[in-house]
Order: sequence, then C-alpha cells, then structure tokens
Amino acid sequence: MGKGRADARGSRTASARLLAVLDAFDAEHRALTLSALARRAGLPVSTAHRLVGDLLAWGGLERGDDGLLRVGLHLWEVAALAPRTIGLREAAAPSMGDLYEATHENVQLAVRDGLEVVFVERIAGRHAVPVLTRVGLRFPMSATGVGLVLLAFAPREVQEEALSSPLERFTERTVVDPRQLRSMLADVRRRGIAVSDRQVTMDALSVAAPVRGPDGDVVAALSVVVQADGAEPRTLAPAVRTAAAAISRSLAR
Amino acid sequence: MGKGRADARGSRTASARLLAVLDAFDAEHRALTLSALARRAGLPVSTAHRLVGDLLAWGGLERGDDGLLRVGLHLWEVAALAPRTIGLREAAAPSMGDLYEATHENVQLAVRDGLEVVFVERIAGRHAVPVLTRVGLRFPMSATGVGLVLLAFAPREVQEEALSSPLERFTERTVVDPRQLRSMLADVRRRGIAVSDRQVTMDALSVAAPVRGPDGDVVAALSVVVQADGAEPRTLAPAVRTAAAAISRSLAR
DNA sequence: GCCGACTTTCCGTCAGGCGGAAACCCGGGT
DNA sequence: ACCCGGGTTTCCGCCTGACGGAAAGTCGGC
Repeated sequence: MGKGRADARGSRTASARLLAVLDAFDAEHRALTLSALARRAGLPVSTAHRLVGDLLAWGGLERGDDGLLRVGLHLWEVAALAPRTIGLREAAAPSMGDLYEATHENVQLAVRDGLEVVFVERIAGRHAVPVLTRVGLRFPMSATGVGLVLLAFAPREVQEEALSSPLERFTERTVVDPRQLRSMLADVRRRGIAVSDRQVTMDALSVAAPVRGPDGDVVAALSVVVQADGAEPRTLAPAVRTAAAAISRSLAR
Repeated sequence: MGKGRADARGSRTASARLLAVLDAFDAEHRALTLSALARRAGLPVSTAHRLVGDLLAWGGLERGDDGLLRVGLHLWEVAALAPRTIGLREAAAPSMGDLYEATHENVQLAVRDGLEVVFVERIAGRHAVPVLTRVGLRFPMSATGVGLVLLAFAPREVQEEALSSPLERFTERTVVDPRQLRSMLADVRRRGIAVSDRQVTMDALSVAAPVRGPDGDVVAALSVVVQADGAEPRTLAPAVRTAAAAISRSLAR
C-alpha cells in the first residue's frame, strides 16, 4: 500500500487538491518537476498535470527555463495583500531602518500564527551575524526572542497549549522546562522586552519587544539579533523598545 | 494572455473559480464581505461560500474580528517561495541597505512580468519622497525608471509589443511617442542607466540600473527615487549602478 | 538503439461541485 | 414591536466536468 501521506486521496474536495499542489512547495523544495510535485501532493500525475496547467495559466506557478515548476509571481502579488504582511511592513519599514542604521545588525519582524511565529520582514546587513531565520519561515514560539514576546502576550488558551506540548530543543541553552518558561514569560510581560540568549543557536542572541495594534493588543514583535559573545543586551533593549513603540504609534493612525 | 478577469460565469473550471476568489482581492479591496467577494469574483454566493470555507481552512484567507475576509498568512508563506521574490530579496537586501544609507531616499527593486513591472522590494526612509509605488504593485513599463531598464533589456518581441500598444500617460512629461521612447531605450542600453524625470508624478524623479543574473541577462532593476526639483541625477547614477552591480555579483554565486 | 523517467493526451465513468431557494441572523428605520 | 434589506449559512437534486488509468510521446543516458 501507499506510503504514509498519500492515503485519503479519493476523498478530497477539488479545492483541497489545488491547494495541495501549492503545499507541495516548501523552503527545501522551491522547484519541482511535475511528477515530484504529484508525488509530494499525493495526487496522480494526470490530475496534477491538469491542476498545474490551471495554475500556470493564472500565474500561480511558473515554469523556468530548466522546465522546473516554481511558485509564480501572480500568487505572490495577491499574497502581498495579506494584512499582517504589507500593512505591517509599510508601517514598520522606517523604524526598522532606523534601528538597522543604529545597530547594523539583523532586524526582524514577526507575527504569531497558531503556535508558531512567522517572520514577515527582515533587514540584514552584510556584516550582521548569519541567522537561520528567513522571511516566510515558521518557528516554534518557545526559543526565539520574538517568539517569547508573542507568547508572553498571547491569549491564555494559546499559552496553555504551547506550554503543554513538549518544547523543542535547539541548543544546550534552550529552555525546555515549562515552569522556567512560564517565569520567563512573566518577566517579559513585566519588562516589555525579551532576550533569547543562545537558545536557538550558540552564537546568536536576540532582543525583542512587542508591537501593539490600535487597540493595544500585541500584533507583532520586533527583534535585533547580535553575536552572542561580548554582546550586552542591556544596551540594545532601549533601542529595540523605542523602535517597536514607534511602529505601534504609526499603526495607531 | 489575459490574467483572469470576471467574465462568463457558467463556463469555468473548478480551479478557475477558486482562483477567481483570490483575484477578487486587490490593493483597493483588501478586506471583503462574502457577498462583495462573490460579486467581484462573478460567482453565486453559495459557491463562493463553499470556496471561501475551503480557503479559510487552509489558511489562504482569514476572517478578521470584524467578520471581513482578508488574504491569509499561509498563502503568503507559500508565495514567499517565489523565486523572483525571496531569492532576489535575500541577494539584494545588503546592497539596497547600503544604497539607502548613502542616500536616505526610496530604494526600489522590480522585476518584469509580461508587459508590466512588479515591485518586489522597497526600502523607504521616513524622510523620503512619498511615492505611489508599493511592494506587490504592477506598473506599465514605459514610465518608471525600473520600467525603462527592464524594457530596454527585454527580448525583442516584448519591446515590440510594448511599443505597439498605446503608452499610458501619467504627467505632462510622460513619454507617449513610441519613436522617442525607442531612442530613450537605446540610450539606456548604451549608458546602463535610466532616468525617469517627472514621468510618473511631477514631483519625483528616479534613477535605475539593471541587475543581471548569473548568465548575464537582466533579471531585475534597482532604482532610487528622489525629489524632482534640485536633484542631480548624475550624482546618483554611479551609486545606483554600483549597487546594482553588487547585487548581480551576489546572484552569480 | 534500448531503456527508464518524465510529460502530455485521451476518454469513459460517476463523484461531488454547482447554484437556486429557503431559512436564518442582525441592525436600523418608523 | 414590526418590518425590511443585506448579509450569511444550510439544504439538496441535477448533471457537468473533474478524475485518473492507460497509452502515446519526448528526452537523455548508457
């Protein structure tokens, strides 16, 4: 019988099939052949072929000179209308620029989706520490600086759920004990700033602050990532906090 | 040919219907009620209702607290995998940052799609001239700086087609005579730089240079937009050209 | 020239998409 | 209180056009 994922294949709606085609792409698979795509989507090739044809015509996919299929520009255009993307970016860009100019380090903006954070914008200097986050990527909330902020200010249910599932470990310093995490979160709420010290990679440290929407609830988190050794988070905190506040202010209008 | 418009409603494939739902959103309509959406997509409400349901479940749309429908984060995630988005952005970010720091003006990156340019990235300072372009927006090629660059280096057929259709006018200085445009393009090719002087709005001027892919063909255009009066394009040109060259270089590896 | 992997076309079957209609919900006007 | 208009959601019978197996076509490697 089939391998794991291709099971319920007879019983999917037409839309689900089309969306499965899109889901076949991810950060490791940005270019696919038709049959690889069909395989990953759990669809017969002939079906995939038709759906891909529709998507190509629409601009949701494009075929490169090498014949491989990739995500298309038109899809990106409509996706760029997502409220927590464009709107936030526009509002955040100037302050992020300021912060970058002041620090010359990676400046990142992220929002929460479910139990994960999604990075929506990033300004990366050429001299900044290389980090493994990238725009469009998901991360668990428990490790990163932005994650701590977004978790600390998330609704109760979300916090409970996040704390009840086992915490993913990245480094020896990653916090995996729920009790310890809980007290860190309280600390974040009190100080309005989060520090993730080597919790995601051993050479990086990030300082994050909440960005608030018009009605005061936290809608995003801003962070700066710096080299871990020798860095002094205390000096960064005020800059990050004020930049985040500036973004909040421009969201308010 | 045409990207989907709302047309003959009976004769559409299932996928086309789903994609029509997405196309109902644009820069002026980022949040829609179900019935408005149905109207714009040219679909019966009940059909739209089902499709929207599928998209909500998948994360392609989300329903705000106000009950309105908006483009969802998950759609944006997969769209972020588009090659001419993420890849370019990553490569371009540092140089764009440098250019911004040197000028403190709007720095923009655009690619060509069909007969139009699409802006894929922009760094906007708080002191920069307000411009009407925005990330994710389309523009005709004939007016903007980036458009001139992308048109000048586009394949013959594209140039012919662009020159044969009537050119859109934005200001009194917009070039609408094909002969004149043709000579401007030759000039752009010769000098490796394009200047759009008040051709899109009367207060702005942009200077653009080509970004080349690994095999030497022009894949994008980089531009700086400045206040039109008093600006001296000649001083900007070298900076833009070198930044664009730096991006080309980092694409080559 | 043969073989394997991928792409594209064809077509008979029948699941499930489609959309009209009716029920439901909600706020605002009188 | 009542109705009315606009939106949303549910229901269900008809019939279309999606589905996918199979075969033909294409390309490249050995």
